[in-house]
Formats: sequence, C-alpha cells, structure tokens
Amino acid sequence: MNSLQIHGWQGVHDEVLRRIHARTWKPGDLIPSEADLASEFGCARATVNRALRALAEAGLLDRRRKAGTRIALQPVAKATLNISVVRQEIEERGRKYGYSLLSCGQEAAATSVRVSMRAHGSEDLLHLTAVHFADDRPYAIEDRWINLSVVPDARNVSFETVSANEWLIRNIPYTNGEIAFSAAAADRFTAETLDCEVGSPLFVIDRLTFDGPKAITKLKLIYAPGHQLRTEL
Amino acid sequence: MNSLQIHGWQGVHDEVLRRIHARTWKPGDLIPSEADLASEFGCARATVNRALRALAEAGLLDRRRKAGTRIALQPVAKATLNISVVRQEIEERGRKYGYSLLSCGQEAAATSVRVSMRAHGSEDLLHLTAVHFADDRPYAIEDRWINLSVVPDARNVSFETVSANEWLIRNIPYTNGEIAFSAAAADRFTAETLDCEVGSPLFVIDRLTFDGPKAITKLKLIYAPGHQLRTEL
DNA sequence: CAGTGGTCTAGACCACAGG
DNA sequence: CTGTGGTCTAGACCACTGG
Repeated sequence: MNSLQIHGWQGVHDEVLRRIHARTWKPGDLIPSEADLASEFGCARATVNRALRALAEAGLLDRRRKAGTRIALQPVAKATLNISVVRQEIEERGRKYGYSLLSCGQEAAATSVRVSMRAHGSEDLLHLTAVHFADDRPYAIEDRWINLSVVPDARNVSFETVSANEWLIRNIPYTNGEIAFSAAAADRFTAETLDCEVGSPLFVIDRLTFDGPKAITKLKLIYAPGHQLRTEL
Repeated sequence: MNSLQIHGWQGVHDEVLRRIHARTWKPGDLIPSEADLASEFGCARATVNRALRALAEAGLLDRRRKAGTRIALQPVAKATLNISVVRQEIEERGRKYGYSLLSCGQEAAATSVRVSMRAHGSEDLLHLTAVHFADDRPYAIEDRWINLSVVPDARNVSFETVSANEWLIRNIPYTNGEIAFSAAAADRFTAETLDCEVGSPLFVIDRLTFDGPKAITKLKLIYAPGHQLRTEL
C-alpha cells in the first residue's frame, strides 16, 4: 500500500511539494480542486486551502477562481532579505560594532535629493554622514537625509552616539518605501573613509521610506570592498 | 461614536496596522489576545488569527504562545525580490530581448567551483557563458556551471537559442539554494563584452541551486554598468 | 498549572470568471 | 450558469511556555 500519513496543513504542503518535485504534476498542469484533495487526504478543505495558499505565496502555484490551481510555469524565486539595523548585521557575524558620526546639520539639499523625497519647498532637511565599523575596520558609510517637517523630534537627537539608522527604526514607523541595490566606484572621500583604493567597486544600498505620502528619510549605504548580501532561496 | 466597519481579516489587519502607526500600541507593547480582539471586532477568533499571522510574517508583530502578541521592537524590513528569468526582466521594462551564446562545453572546473558545488570527484560539469541583450545593447553576462550528473538531459540541449537560465528554470525544479549580491570591477574580457571601461563597478548576482544535497547549477550574472535591482518595502 | 497562540473541522456563503 | 477558490464561523483540541 502506498498511503502515507499526512499531518496537518504542513503535511499537505509537503506532499504537494513532493509531487511537484517528483514531476507527478508538471509545470502548467491543473491539479485537483481543494475539495478533491481534502477527501483524498482525509482532511477539511480549509486545511488544504492553507497548504495551497502557502505554496502559491511561495510562487510555486498559480491559483484562480473557477480556473483552478496550476503548477507555476516558471517558479519565481522569491528572495526575502531581512534588512536590519547595521549594528545587528555586524554583531550577528560575531564582530565588534563601532560607530562614528562624521557630519550632521541642516543643509540646502541638491535638487535631486529634494525631488526624490518629494520635498517641494520649505521643508527642512537634516543631512548627516557617519561610518559603521566592524572590529574597528570601516564597514559602511551612511549618508542620510531626514525630513524634519515629518520627524521634528530628530532636531533634539544627537546622532553622535546613536546612529540615525537605529534611532529612526525604533521611533518612526513607516508605511512603505523602496530599496535599490547597485554597484558604484569609490570616489576620493569614500576611498579615504573606507580605507580602500579610489575606483574600487563598492556595493551600495539606497533606501527611501515614507509615512503615507510624506518622505521620512533617504539613505545611501556604501559598503566597504568585498561586501556581499546573501540569503537563502 | 467611533466604531468603524471592520470587514474580514483584511479589515482587522488594517485596523491593527493603523493602531501601530498611530502609536496606540507602541513597540514592545503587549496587545490583547486573539479572543479579546475577536470580541472587540465582533468576528471569529480565526479571523483575527489570520490577520495577526499576516502581520507577524511581515515582521511587525512578535507572537509566542502564552506570552501573547507584542509589537516588534525593530520592524525587520523584509524586501522580497522576485528573481525571474533575465528575458522577463528585460521584457517587463518594455525593451527588446536578445541572447547570444559565447561558449559551451565540458571543462575541468576550478577547485573553487567544485567545492562550492560539492562536486567531489568524477561529476561532469558543463560550463557555458552567454550574453543577454536589451535593445541590442549588452545587458548582462551569464557564466554558468551545470552538474551533468544531476541534469543529464542538459547534454542534449543546444543552448544557442534557449538560454540555460530559461531552460533550467522550466525543466529542473530545485529544492533550495542561495543567492548573493555584490559589486565587482570589470576585467578585460567583461569590459569588452559589456562594452564598458576596464575597472567599471558592476553589479553581480551569484546563485547556487540544489536538488536536495546535490548542486544543480552555479551561476554568476554580471550586469552592465548602472544596473539597479529595485523593490518595494 | 493555566493562558495563549496554533490548528483542525464541518458547514456555509460569497466573489469571481470560465464556458 | 456553475465550479472554483476565498473567506467566515463556532466550536474544539492541542502544544507550548510563562509564572
């Protein structure tokens, strides 16, 4: 006999996954309805639903009302990156964290900055730069603009001991944002700060976060040479 | 009166989210139990559960049995990147896709390659390089190793018209893998192929996928200068 | 031990879209 | 129109873990 024990929605999840990998169901195939699977597995439809929903969220199934559930033609790999505080990032690797503020003050922002932050007119912007260290070696440069009209409290914070990175994430919730990864060459200032050659290829993260329609902060993180952002699939 | 309509689990989800942003519940706070919220919102506990589970998966809540549900101290931003086929990536931006195979053949792999692919001995590895074009301009270089002992069918495929990228994702399911993003300088060959200066900072993606314990393929994608990988938060 | 989240169930109604 | 997934419900039992 060939009936194996299916335990809960994870059991259904695993069994369906097994059939996908075993090519019992191939990409594009229509699989049985929730009701049919429920009776096959001897469980409630809600249990099957939970399992199939998880697989659909993972990109392995395409589900549509009335059309049924199909095996995804091209399983979209979803890499979920945990963007945390730089300090955590460093400490999780068992290294000593250090931080140093380079500059901090209200500045007239370049047009490109104002545009991306939707700062149309009189908003006051706070500009600050800092360096994060790992084991006393420069790890990343933080270059940040904060919209003081959205975060007035930032005026009263000294970012000399607490990084803006950390203060903001703990105190200012955001509703949405965007993030971009790219590569850039080290300019002279960056090279000196990160202790590397001018022109070195550096991994860069740009982040922009909003509270509804209002931009909270714009951040550029420039990592020291050799940095990798890794994750499981 | 101040009772607003809560519709379904999304309604609960949105209302809880609103209270987090409104700082009704601050980071670290314990929020009412599912049962309490269910009676407050006038719905079943399962509905509240669904909403809170979604928020927990999003990193906004910390939930533990008996301990209850707390607002996350540091909302971990989870950036989910959709790693798709290069062709889609290009066509979604409304540009014309092109592809050209540069080389393809069995080769003795460098030790570093064999190690990362767990190819301990006699496994045959297929090495191929190709270029992806967008609007006839070089977009990215694909440098790939395929484990023929895991994917014997690859011997019979000509990757001259179909990119390995596409063929593999359509035909070989994987169970897990890892992905890494970094920056690298263009060497001479890369610079010529991508039509840029030697030493240009380039965005690089390294991917390694497995079928259980066996490595299927190892891929390096080197993007032309200026490439950004973007996503919403 | 007792309270909380985690899950399952049987049944129901609804929304959507294929035929 | 009808089959499918999407969701809600009321109730139940369980698993974990804090006090």
